[in-house]
Amino acid sequence: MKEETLNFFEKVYEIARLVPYGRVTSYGAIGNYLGAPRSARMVGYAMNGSSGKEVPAHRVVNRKGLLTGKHHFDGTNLMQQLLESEGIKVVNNQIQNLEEVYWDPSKEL
DNA sequence: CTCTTGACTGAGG
DNA sequence: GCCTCAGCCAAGA
Repeated sequence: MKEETLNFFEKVYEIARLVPYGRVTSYGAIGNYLGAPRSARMVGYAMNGSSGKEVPAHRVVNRKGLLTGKHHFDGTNLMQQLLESEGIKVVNNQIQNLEEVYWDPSKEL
């Protein structure tokens, strides 16, 4: 088993999969847990490959709880529907009760 | 190697 | 509260 499976991208996917049901996290939080607090953009960039994978990318939003990556989903409001399906309130592409559903890997793990 | 692009973030006006 | 600027890091051309 090579380290190829533990690339920055793979790590991002791993954390994303660890996000509990009905919870969300931010790119910065994942990056911070990976030791790259300034690589939040890389986290999002890595999620580009999450398409087709079992990675709940819809649970990953920016620090403001805004669904910035919704444009990368198939539908227009697919990401929002997925979050609402988990009990997360989303209005205007933004999570309302963000503080309640926010999940920080650095603290929970 | 250099330049561009990006699903980000924080600070300043 | 909204807009703009700069810093950040990795991958692709």
